[in-house]
Amino acid sequence: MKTIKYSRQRESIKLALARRTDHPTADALYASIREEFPNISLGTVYRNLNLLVELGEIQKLNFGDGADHFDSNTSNHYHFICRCCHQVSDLPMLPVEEINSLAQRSYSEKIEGHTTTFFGICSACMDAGYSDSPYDLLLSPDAEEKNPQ
Amino acid sequence: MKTIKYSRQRESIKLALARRTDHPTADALYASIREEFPNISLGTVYRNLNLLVELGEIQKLNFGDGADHFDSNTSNHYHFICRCCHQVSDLPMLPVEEINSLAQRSYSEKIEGHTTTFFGICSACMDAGYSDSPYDLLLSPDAEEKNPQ
DNA sequence: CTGTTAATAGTAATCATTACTATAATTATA
DNA sequence: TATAATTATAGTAATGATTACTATTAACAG
Repeated sequence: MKTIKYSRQRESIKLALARRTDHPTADALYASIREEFPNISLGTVYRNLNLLVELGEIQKLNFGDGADHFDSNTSNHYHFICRCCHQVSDLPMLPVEEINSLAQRSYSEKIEGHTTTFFGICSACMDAGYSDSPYDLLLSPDAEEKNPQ
Repeated sequence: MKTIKYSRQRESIKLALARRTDHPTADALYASIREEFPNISLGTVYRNLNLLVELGEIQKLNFGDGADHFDSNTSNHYHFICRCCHQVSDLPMLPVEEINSLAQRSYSEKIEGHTTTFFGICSACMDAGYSDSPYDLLLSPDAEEKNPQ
């Protein structure tokens, strides 16, 4: 049987993710961890993130922007993503579980849950004037050009 | 100014997508279009799908399974994805727009909309006995092993 | 018709992610 | 504590989805 051995790298990855609230991609996390471990390999970051997901210590999220994001908060919660700068934040609202039974009323296959991502424009992008052509991100995810960060 | 010229390939892509209700990936669509155009290039399929998205004639969807999906129905609607076989279907329920204002009550950034994907298990997978370990797909999208199709 | 422009097929390149492998770190045990 | 067994790592190669590039072909305006 395979056992899991301690590694400083894995601890560092777990801590770095726990410190952040922006749900980084593996690559973004890699960049910040390199400050502590300049030699860490991107493969190590991926391997450990996937291991932590399997262990149920973190969760993987996808917002349709091409890369997986990771969240140290394993509870089921909603997210908000700015369609302009693609910044992700938690949305402090309890999941509306009733929508599952509502959907089940008009659908025969067994519904077990749902994921919802809210989109809009964050105040930074709003202030920067990036408020035109809504729905860029999730209906056609190619809005990288106008990114004020 | 650039104008858009007719192409038989683009028409074929548009028609092939309109005929399907399973929201195929570019590669899956490519496979079916090759029956009519054996020499069509995968790049042509991608280029035209993206063009049609820009023209607002189709929409691009992402369910976190690694590949983009395409839908000839450009209206805002919900989807159901089987966490076992990953088959996607439309969910015949009108979007619950009230959830936007509900979320806005507990969040300061401007919310413009939401995307919701329901997940569960389809009857085919249910019948095949693939009903254990729920939430595989969207919380840790690595459930490919047990795919009955 | 013919010149101009856009679209194509085919191929190479890119990006996110995973796989592979020799070496290093961890941990069990003598 | 030394050593053996096993897991983890760094570095690199490979994969899969997608985009970019380029010479040729097709569409269409004058």
